[in-house]
Amino acid sequence: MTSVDRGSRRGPYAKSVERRRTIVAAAHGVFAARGFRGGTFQEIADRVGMSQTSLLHYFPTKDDLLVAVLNHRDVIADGGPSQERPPEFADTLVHQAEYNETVPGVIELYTVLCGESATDDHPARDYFVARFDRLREEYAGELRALGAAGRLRDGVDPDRAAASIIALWDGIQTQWLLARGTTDMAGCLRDYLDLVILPASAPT
Amino acid sequence: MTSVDRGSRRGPYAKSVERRRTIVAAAHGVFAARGFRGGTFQEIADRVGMSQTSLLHYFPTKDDLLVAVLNHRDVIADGGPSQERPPEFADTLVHQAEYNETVPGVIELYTVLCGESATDDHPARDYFVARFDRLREEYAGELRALGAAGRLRDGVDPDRAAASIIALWDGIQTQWLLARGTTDMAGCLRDYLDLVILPASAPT
DNA sequence: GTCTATACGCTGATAGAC
DNA sequence: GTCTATCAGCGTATAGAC
Repeated sequence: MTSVDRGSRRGPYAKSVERRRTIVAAAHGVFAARGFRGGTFQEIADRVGMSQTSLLHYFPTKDDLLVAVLNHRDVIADGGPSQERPPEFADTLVHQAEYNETVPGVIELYTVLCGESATDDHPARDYFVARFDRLREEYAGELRALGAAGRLRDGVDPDRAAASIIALWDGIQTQWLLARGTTDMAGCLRDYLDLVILPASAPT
Repeated sequence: MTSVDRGSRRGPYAKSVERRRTIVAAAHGVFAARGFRGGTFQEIADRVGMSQTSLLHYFPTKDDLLVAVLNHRDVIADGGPSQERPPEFADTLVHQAEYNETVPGVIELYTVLCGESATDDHPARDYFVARFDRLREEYAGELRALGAAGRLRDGVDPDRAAASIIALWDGIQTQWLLARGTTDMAGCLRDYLDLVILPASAPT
């Protein structure tokens, strides 16, 4: 973790770290294109330009590599375009969706692994279970806050709406992957949010 | 196709047909549990109780088997509980969603293969592309008809709403697979449809 | 139609030299 | 850290006997 480099020993740490980053990036692409089960060490090694066994030096098992890829994904995706807290919940989501469209590999990895994770004993299953739990809670909280401000449409249940936002988003990403020209991801998300959340200036 | 059996020759056709049905059912379960790439002839053969090579006699390639499984899925899923045309579009969808919940294996197969189909050169890709195209068109038509009857909420775009219905449905199925206890599939779908479609008795 | 046997390639992983 | 060499296992698919 700490790369203090006080004395003189402990040499080429930085290169190792950089190597790992390169490997993770290549693995991200391979898993997105083939899935986890379909992706191979060999193909990843080829992309990086090293041997398969050298790759195993950094990530002894395939599961280790998957964990690193998922963490990497969280950084470049959910981290996204370091927002300065645009106070509007809906705007944040739509901006995120628009940003995602500029990094298709992230969407591909997410969609492919998410579906695959529903299979028996999949190593990414816990990741997606935890992610959905966290997002549902987070979105439901935001919606409840909006509801307290009288900005939630009558009859909308915050918990079900939270799950629906995530579902709609994930589902529209899948359609986008299979028909990029004719699918408006951010538009669909925006439409739904406009149905659920009322504008700030109450016209009643 | 036609099993007329006029003379006396052409013997054990029925058994063959029955065999194929058994194989397809087993393959359905295996592909749902492992995905297409993860599923193997051996495991399918084990479930049926025959050798792997005998199975290859009926389905020479894995792709052949996948096609049969997808066709089978369409019969037991979209065919569903032979409806007598409940005239309401929304009711039809919600009933379908409720029925699906009673056949979890169908949802699992659909979700897993749908995600997997976004990978490179996946044999089910064309199937899902065509399916989404067909459903989007069908739902958009229904929504336009409702719009003509003044039953579409102001500002709702039929095409985007059609895509959103499919997306929401697919996405909520994924969440349901990963958290069956806490996900109300039909409820989320109904909530959305109630937002988009106005009740028949116009109160304005 | 069903089997045993097997070809053939690819997979994740190990051992050990440099 | 990186490599060559190699392992054991599994995958689809084929050949041929019964």
